[in-house]
Amino acid sequence: MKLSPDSVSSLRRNVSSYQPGQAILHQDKSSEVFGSLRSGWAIAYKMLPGGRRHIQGFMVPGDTVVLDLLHIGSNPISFGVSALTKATVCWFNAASIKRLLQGDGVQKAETEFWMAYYFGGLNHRAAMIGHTEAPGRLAEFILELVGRLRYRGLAKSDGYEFPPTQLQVADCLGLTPAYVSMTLTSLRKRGVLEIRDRTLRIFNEHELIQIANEKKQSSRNFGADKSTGRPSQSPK
Amino acid sequence: MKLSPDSVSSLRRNVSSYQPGQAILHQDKSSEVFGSLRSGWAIAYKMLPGGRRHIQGFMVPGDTVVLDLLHIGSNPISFGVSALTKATVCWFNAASIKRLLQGDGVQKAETEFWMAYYFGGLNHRAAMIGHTEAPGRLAEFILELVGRLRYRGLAKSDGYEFPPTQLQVADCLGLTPAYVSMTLTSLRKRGVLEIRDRTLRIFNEHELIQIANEKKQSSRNFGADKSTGRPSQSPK
DNA sequence: CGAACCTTTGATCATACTCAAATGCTGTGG
DNA sequence: CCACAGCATTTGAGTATGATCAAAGGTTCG
Repeated sequence: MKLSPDSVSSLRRNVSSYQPGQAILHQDKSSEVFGSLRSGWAIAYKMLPGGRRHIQGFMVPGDTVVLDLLHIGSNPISFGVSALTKATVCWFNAASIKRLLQGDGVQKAETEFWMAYYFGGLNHRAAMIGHTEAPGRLAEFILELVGRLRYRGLAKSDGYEFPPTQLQVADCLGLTPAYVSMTLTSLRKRGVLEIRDRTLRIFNEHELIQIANEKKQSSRNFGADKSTGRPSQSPK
Repeated sequence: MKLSPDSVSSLRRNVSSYQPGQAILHQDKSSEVFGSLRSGWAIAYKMLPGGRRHIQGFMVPGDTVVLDLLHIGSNPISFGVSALTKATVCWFNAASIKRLLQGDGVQKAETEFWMAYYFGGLNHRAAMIGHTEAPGRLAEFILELVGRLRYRGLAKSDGYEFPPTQLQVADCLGLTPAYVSMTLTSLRKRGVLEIRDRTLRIFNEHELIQIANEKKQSSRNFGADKSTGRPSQSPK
């Protein structure tokens, strides 16, 4: 979410730094503050009974840390957030942001867009995990991430920075690290993409999209195609 | 969501009826209205590229049809809603509900609770699909549904009404109908639960909870257990 | 320079899918 | 009321995707 300078200056805020692995927000606690990532990457994750970890998603500079917080009031959040790389977060007071959103400004439209994106993405992720096989999930994951990196202007000349480990990707997609490695190797051999030296390079985006849309053979068909509901354009 | 009578009377609203299978809201369109299910069941579903269908969840009488709508403004919704049984929906004007929520009334707390529940459930579903095996997903699904049915006061003397078909359950959990049948049969033989004559009966809830918490063997452990983040109590 | 972690690879195994056919249920028209 | 069509459920045999376990290289960092 971007905030225009004039409105931002009127908000109480402060910036904090985090080391890799450090907790930014704790699962099952409520929070009165609302933040956006200034620099670095973070992960939103959820601990499940039995010590399993599910990674909901990766946040890149510019992303909001907990969009949910704007609307769930004092209820505890269902996941935690921690720093993936060194990161800085700019914190705002949730109540004052909410007040700002009651008007009709740009902020309102922006927030509603990201809210819709966030919801849609959550839905989409759940759907893809259930309805596609490993290469499809991986392709889908990469495409969503890259879309966000592009929108944030974080494309490098030769690709994208990609700090997550394969273990983290595995925990995000519900796969084992070994299988993530195999799937990535296969994509590299097919000339689709490559992740090396913490850098992601896409060689054949068209094929990547094809792979993401491949259905599990198990899936029955229900009428005609529909779009994914994932907003692809930026908010105006 | 419940609305207290005094505030409700001041809202413009109308009630519509739907036949089984009829669309209530269309995927990828935006909506200005906000509804709650008066009677009958509905499903929220998402069409995926290739004609696959993902069912996000089942709505029971009392549930809000599109909680998202309150916060995503004029952006299109990422899923559709259609009637599972004969159903009636009470529609409100989204804008007027939002105005109501800017105060500090009971409605605000209720809505925030359900918002948190909705978010948490979405997260949880995505996590479970990736991190548990078929019996666990099924158990989790049943428990969440039954929790809602109980809260809505929809328990029957001998169990719960259960109109979904196994095909719909399969589309919700990312399984095939054949495998859902096998898993249900196995649960019935173990004396855990039974679905017969559109009625769900739970014989051993404790074991059902155990099954829901069984981790996939693949899952590595990360520190201690945490709760699921799924709110189990009703809003005060 | 060593320790800890991450990635890769290989052999084996099981969960869940495929395809197919049989059975049961429901509603509709003769 | 019965026959039938159309779904939904069940069962079985075979298969494959992705998991397990293990061990060997690579990185990174103190």
